[in-house]
Amino acid sequence: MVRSDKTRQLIIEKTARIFNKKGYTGTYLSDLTIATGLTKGSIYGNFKDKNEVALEAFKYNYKFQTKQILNKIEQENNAIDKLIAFLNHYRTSFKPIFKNGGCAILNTAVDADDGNDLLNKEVIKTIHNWHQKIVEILTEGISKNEIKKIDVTQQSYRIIAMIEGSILLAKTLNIPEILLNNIDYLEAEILQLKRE
Amino acid sequence: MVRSDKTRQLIIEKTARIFNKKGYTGTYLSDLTIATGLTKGSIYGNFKDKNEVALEAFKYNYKFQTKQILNKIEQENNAIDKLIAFLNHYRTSFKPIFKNGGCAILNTAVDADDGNDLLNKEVIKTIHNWHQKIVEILTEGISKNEIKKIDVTQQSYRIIAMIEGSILLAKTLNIPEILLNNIDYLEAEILQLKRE
DNA sequence: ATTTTGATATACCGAACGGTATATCTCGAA
DNA sequence: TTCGAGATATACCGTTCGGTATATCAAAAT
Repeated sequence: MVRSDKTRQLIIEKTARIFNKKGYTGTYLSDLTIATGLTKGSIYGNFKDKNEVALEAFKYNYKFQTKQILNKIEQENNAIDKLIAFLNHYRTSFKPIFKNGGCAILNTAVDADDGNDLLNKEVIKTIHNWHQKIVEILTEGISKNEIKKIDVTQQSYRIIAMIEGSILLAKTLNIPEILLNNIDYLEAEILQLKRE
Repeated sequence: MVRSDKTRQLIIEKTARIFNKKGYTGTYLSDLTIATGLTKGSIYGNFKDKNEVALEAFKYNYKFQTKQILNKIEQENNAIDKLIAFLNHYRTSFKPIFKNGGCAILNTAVDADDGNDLLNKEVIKTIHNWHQKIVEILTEGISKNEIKKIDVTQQSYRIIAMIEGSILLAKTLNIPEILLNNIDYLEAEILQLKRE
């Protein structure tokens, strides 16, 4: 990794949490220089503008989560277990997620729905990918006769909506149990999809 | 209504949507003067600072929704119908809600979770009130033997989480059906609470 | 050891930020 | 109709914003 790439990566890693917590307009260049220990000159030597830093920071934030989730999912080999592995991720990882400012998708979706096109498109793409992944798992489960025939699109959106809404409530009210209880409920719902 | 109160009200009404869309730091005083047609002097004659305008704008936004919901609920006289009336509100009103920037509670919760204490406390209070209202309906329904005994706190949080998460997805992806389908699902869930 | 090249720091820019002291206006009371 | 008080507008403040041209520095190539 050449010097510039290392600096670029450092900037992304050190500022990702700030963008997630304070949003795009709420994060100032001064926040970036303080967090990185670099100067504006250096940051602008590695990025076109603030928007590009924000975009990469968002990608970093969700990839960090995605990697962990996909790892856990790949280790299972039937649809139900894959989905539960996915839920388990939130059971075990909600603390660091909350510490870093909450779910990046949730935060960025709300933050970027006015005018910030690049960021907004990236969020939409990310949600679609997430949804698609769950759809795949469910579809495969159906074709292998592991689970009942259901509307996989609706079911997938419902799972995501429940998780995001629960993260919002749990974090805002500082009651993690809201998230944990709702995940329990989702798990029960998923187990009921099992073909007898 | 004296002149000052009218101006104050005008400022709140004209800027509420902007704060909901762009957030606190994303909304500038210039936005406020343009939207109201007033000058900074006039705005600061009626409000202590930008934060006070944002706070009142948020109150206005959620009261606007709350009033309509409570009206519909009061017209029903059993728990199940009250809850369904509440769901129906979102079925019929999601379009204007989306047009105004989405759910004010969702937006402000995300926006104000860093440092903006006044706004954050108001959001928390509002969610608690909302939750409490659903708890009341469920509790009354149980005591009147209309519905089964359940954990009313958990059930209430789950309903709210599902609605908020669905609004987020439906608005971000521009797919209203996500909200409508998830409301259908919630309705079915509520009907299953009925005591046979 | 010297040069070259690419990365970082410095110093600056105009614009816009939130906020305020003061002047002007508007309108009801006298 | 005049006057006084309260509301709005004007003109300004210091600060910080995002961004950039240029200088300095570090490290690899010669």
